[in-house]
Amino acid sequence: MTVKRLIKIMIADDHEIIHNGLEDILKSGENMEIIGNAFNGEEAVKIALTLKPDVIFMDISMPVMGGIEATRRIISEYPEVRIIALTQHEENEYIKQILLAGGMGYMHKNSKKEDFHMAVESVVNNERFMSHNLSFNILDEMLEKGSGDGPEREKIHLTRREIEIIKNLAQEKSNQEIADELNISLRTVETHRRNIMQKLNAKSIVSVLKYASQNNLVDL
Amino acid sequence: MTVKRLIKIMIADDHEIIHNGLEDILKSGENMEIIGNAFNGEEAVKIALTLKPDVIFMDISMPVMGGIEATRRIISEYPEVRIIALTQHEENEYIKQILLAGGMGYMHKNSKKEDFHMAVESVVNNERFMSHNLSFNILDEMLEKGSGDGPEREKIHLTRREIEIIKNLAQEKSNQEIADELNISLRTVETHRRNIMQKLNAKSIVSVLKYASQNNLVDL
DNA sequence: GCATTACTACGTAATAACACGTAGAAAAAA
DNA sequence: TTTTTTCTACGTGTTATTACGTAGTAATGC
Repeated sequence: MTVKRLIKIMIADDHEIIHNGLEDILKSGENMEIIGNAFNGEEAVKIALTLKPDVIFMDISMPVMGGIEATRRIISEYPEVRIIALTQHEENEYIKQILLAGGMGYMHKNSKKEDFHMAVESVVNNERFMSHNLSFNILDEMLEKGSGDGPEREKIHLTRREIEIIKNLAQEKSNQEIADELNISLRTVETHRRNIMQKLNAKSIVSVLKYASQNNLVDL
Repeated sequence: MTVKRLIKIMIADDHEIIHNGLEDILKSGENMEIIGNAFNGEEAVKIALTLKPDVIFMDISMPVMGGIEATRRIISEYPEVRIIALTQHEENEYIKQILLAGGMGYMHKNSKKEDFHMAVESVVNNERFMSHNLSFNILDEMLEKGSGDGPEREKIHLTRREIEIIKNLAQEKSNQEIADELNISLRTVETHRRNIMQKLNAKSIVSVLKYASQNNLVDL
């Protein structure tokens, strides 16, 4: 029973430094080995389906294809894999999405070595793993609303254009400046802005910015 | 002349994974050694002034005290140090600020190994180092305004009341609500707000919020 | 004591943002 | 093809913010 099988791990993140760091952390666990590294979502899908790792650490925001989409695709073809999302902040919305996409857990990048080890052990034992207590909130929320894993989820959805508007807002631009930038009318920008505020239930521009920074739309 | 002195490096970042990764990357450069690790700005100041590293990699957003403020404090007591900002994205505004605070350069966290080595070599040779071409814009902008590298840096000072106003602003309160909260006139709040905007050279509330979150006045 | 800074507050005016309704054209999904 | 979503845009009106000038009082520093 003590004949431990090596756990094959793959890392998907667009930061080399994360690969280095995580490899360092994981190889101190004796029964783990890194068998693959991907630097964007597309690569992640390809490598994952080829090398069939046991566990994947998956960054959420990557170029070409994001971690959520990559998770979806990998899970659909290779559902036995255990995917753990790697997050920078408490990107509540994203975490939910990656769990819905089939992820088994979520890890803060600022977690300690022991946490990473524990996370790997957990997911290979078919348990979900979430950094810190935030997990409860999320899971509770998910259980409350939809019935577990249902399809209906009244989550905030911003359109591409709306996100673009927010990004411009975060650059201290006025509505007029944004209109000029995007070559649309001032009134259109106002409309978008109004819709955004409504969707986010925002009292002022402030909560729009909060939302944006929490969801990594902008860097404050 | 080839008797290379070891370059003493310190890392300040709230992510353990970054410490691991960066250590890994840097120790592959033979003349570099990591002599200290800090996980927030306050710690960074303390450790830097104690261990006197040659180079510090400094994350911008850290708990307790941000990297910009930490840079300011370290430089003021130990100006010989070379501080390189570590950034996640292209946080233009922040980069400017950390350069103004006395930083010698700025590095993307997703830079390659060679870039990190080059960055260290550059700054110890008293050259500035910036990831990719973005550098030009920033430097040009800075040169236009201030005169290069002087020691006197008119740093922004906000009064207690002004900070209080900002904290309230960040809670999505209107001027009127803030006035009620603090039991002062609406006009007074307006005046404070105007002064804040002037001091921060802010075009809109957005950069006030940026400043506030950078300096850990508020949590966005 | 004197100078400086911080906090308070008003007046007047211009401008930007927000509220609410409406609606056509284009694109995407069913 | 039909339906739905997204993006576009106008009208009208209200409210909040910003701009600029001014200024008294209290606290702090020298």
